[in-house]
Amino acid sequence: MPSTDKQEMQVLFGMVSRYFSVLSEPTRLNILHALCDGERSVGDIVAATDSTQTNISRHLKLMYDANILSKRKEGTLVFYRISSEHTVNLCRGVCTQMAIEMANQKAINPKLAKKFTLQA
Amino acid sequence: MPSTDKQEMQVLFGMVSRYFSVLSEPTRLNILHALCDGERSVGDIVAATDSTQTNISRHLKLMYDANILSKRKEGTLVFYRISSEHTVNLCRGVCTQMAIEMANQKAINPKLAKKFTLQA
DNA sequence: TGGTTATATGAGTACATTCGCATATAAAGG
DNA sequence: CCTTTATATGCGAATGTACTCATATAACCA
Repeated sequence: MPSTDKQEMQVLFGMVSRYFSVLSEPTRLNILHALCDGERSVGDIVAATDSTQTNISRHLKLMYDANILSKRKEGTLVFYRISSEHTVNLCRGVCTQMAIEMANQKAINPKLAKKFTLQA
Repeated sequence: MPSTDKQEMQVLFGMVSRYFSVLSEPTRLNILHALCDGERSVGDIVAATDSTQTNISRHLKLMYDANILSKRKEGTLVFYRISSEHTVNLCRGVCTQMAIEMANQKAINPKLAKKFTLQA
């Protein structure tokens, strides 16, 4: 592999690691979970998660800046949505796999693993 | 969803976020890249990455503790490998997708995006 | 046993991240 | 205009993470 490719690989890994880091926080996974049926206002997301408005607002901005969420303003409300189905599928896949492993280790109820999907 | 499931969801999200956090570091993505053709000794991994032995050793331990890597001792050498193909496929998928997006934004050479795979 | 090579770890530093409180902006209605 | 409701942000505290230097362990060989 030419050295320019090696440099670009490092740029790529930097972007991929940044993407993963957005997904590496429980509150943000809760937000994705709240959004994977479709767009929701900030207030709705706050209600769906067990967190404060300040905190959710910060996480939403972080996810928006990382292009993982998009938003739309309507009057005083702001509706956020997941930008790409890739993200939904990715999280769903990892959660499903992890739920299976947890069930194998009896860490969680096997029924949850069986029926688990990100939007469930 | 019953409240026990909600609690278990939080446990699950905790584990998933921990998994993603392992993947959210460029040096660790380099390690995965070095390992996705098969097992390698610590020294080989150090040589394949641009990092120090101390640093790589720490990252290997972190990934091993998270069950993402497995290891095997042979004399004075320690060989690490990626525990599950799921991890390889996951990283490959995200890297491929990200490379496509980078190419669209002309951030990298389009040829790299086209031919990119994690082990390339 | 003593030296050499491979890998791991303790301690300290620098930097990043999360969160809460208070407050700022911004749109809507009286 | 002033108030109310929805959302965003500045700042400080607490915690977590990555890195380096020095040193420890452990296997091998002379």
